[in-house]
Amino acid sequence: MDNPGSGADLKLRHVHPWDLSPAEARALQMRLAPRVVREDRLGEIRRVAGVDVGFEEGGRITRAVVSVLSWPELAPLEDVVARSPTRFPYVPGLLSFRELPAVLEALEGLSALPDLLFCDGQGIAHPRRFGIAAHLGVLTDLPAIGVGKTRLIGTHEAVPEERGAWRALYDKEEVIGAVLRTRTRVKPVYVSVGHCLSLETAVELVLKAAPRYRLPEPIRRADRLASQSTGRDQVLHGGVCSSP
DNA sequence: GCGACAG
DNA sequence: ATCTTGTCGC
Repeated sequence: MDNPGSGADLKLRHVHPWDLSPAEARALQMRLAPRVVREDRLGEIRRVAGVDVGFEEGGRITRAVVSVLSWPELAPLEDVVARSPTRFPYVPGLLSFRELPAVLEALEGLSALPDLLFCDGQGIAHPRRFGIAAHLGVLTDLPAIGVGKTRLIGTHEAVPEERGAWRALYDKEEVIGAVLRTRTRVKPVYVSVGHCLSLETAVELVLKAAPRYRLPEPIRRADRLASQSTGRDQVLHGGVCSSP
């Protein structure tokens, strides 16, 4: 009947409505934020996934991509693309309500769920400690890490230029994330807890996932399939969905 | 009241 | 995110 013979049956802990007003969305974030687990509760990591979203038709269509890679080799294993009408506008602090519906669809298309998620965006480095990586982690109950290219909130000291150097990201006196240099002399990324891991572990995993470029390999691949496919030229092998 | 503001 | 070309640097 439903997903006959395949699919990564997501058992969403507590499904919730997506068509909300900004005020209702903020209230929901405050209610779910306490469910984020900020300590290490990871099992063996064998497959990791990068999650990213792009837009088509001037934003009317949301295109979510989940790319699964082996760990720690980082070899491509599976890609799933999901496209659906965009229902929520971009509102700083409410990004997950705009992008997660499509992301969940893509996740459901996987042959098997990954052991860890690398999300393009913040985890708890968010006004209400519930950025997109935290939201996705809580809904799927999968370990998740937020990796933002720019800052949403928080302050921090200057980060040394060497790869591996990082400084805590603060909101008042609270540490909400890390500003990490993944490449020497290259702009740092904003790492924060998404779910089921500590900040220290998140930093360690991001460094291992980004051995050569600024962003973790899983995110780079998902990003390429989500955006670069519409604007720039795309020269890959596989078909439309699921293929390395 | 005036800025800041993930993707 | 997206609209958009070439250009400077390692």
